Amino acid sequence: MVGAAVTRRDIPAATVSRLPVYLRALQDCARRGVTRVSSEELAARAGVRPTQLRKDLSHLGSHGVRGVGYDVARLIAELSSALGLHHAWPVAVVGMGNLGRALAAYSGFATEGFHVVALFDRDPEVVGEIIGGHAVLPMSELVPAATRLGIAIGVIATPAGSAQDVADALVSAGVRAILNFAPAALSLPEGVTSRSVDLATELHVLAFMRQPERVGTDVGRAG
Amino acid sequence: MVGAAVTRRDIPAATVSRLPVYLRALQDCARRGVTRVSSEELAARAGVRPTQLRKDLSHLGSHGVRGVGYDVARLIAELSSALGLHHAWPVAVVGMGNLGRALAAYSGFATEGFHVVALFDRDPEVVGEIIGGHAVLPMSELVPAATRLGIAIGVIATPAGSAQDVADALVSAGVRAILNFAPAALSLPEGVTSRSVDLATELHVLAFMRQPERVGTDVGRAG
DNA sequence: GAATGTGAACTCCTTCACAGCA
DNA sequence: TGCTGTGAAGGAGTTCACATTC
Repeated sequence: MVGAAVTRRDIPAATVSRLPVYLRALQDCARRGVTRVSSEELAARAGVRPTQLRKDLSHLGSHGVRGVGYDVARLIAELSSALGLHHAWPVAVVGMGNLGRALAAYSGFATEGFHVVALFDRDPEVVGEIIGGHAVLPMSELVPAATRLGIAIGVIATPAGSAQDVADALVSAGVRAILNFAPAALSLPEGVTSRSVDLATELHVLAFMRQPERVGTDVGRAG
Repeated sequence: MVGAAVTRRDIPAATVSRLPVYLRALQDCARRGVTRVSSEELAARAGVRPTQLRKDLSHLGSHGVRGVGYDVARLIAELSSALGLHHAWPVAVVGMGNLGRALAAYSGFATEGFHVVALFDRDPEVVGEIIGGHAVLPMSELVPAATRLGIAIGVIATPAGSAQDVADALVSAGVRAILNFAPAALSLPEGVTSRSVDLATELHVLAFMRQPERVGTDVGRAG
């Protein structure tokens, strides 16, 4: 039919990218024993404006109480459900360089609803090595292993030159979501989502902003 | 008082964040011996639309030739200049966990106009260790060393709990640009810029998009 | 009284359509 | 003819103002 790939339930992309931040702020509240929180306080913790937060949450439905605030536990459940964190998603990391190793060993993923279950590398010297509790597999195993394990998200931590090949392999293994750390644009088929994290780009942008700007009076807002 | 927060020369923030991508695509062309490139081809390499690219470049002035395309070498010079990459910016990395170590050893920075010149960690066991050619310094050295070295950009790779303290220390050492990998919102004084890279958030967003979308009756609208 | 939820205004970004120039 | 540069239109996201509910 007509429709195009639409993010679930018409939630704006910009909102989706902030929901995880809210969720973490809420989990922080819960850990500290706080059971109720106002949009003002939660927004401050998340680094956004209260109206932004309320508008974002309104896309999920009304879950606050006027004159009172939000129930922390309930909102956590609501956000987790919206983000699809009922269970831990299996993740594969490809490329065991400095960054790949760090990601493979990063414990934060586990606590956030993700599970690194497979590691891959091209270098025969690295294959077989145990990193973060998993043996590194050769690239030839990528498609069969990723398929067998039902990998939901593939993380590309290879040099730029190999990124597209790895992406293609992941796609043919049924992976429909890719997190790309290689400084290269990926071309992917319809239905496969990717996000890119580019360290050098981030530094470039900061370098730009740090320049002896000046033109008129300026008032900046850090974000 | 007219001015609103102005990044240099009125270049839109969205454009600035794409300039590094164009720059890299151009450097790739240069390396392959290509001397002239059309907006169509360059845009494809950068993963954007040709009109987007042309509009972005128009903010820097007209540097293309109608009917022909862009001179690769000249555009590289133009972009490098706009991004302030005349010299290598000194960078400090704070927090020598898995990620911090990977960043400290990441050779990509050097080739992109940045130089990691100082490393810090709280753990006495780690202090003194040599990583990527630099001895890790104790936190007590952060302010004096960062000041002395004229650090331009500080990278925070500590756990969330320490991020704000580190940010405050960096600021008091004169650092005005911060790249934050800790999952926490920083509150910074006027004039200090920060960007956050949050690995778990990226995965969350992907998990959301990967969900068996669709709930009620679909929708139209391309996305 | 206090704080949420939301239409409407506003600002920012992207895309279109085409003018301008080699 | 071919491809860039750009005003104008269109869309997306944010902020405002205030009605709404406890």
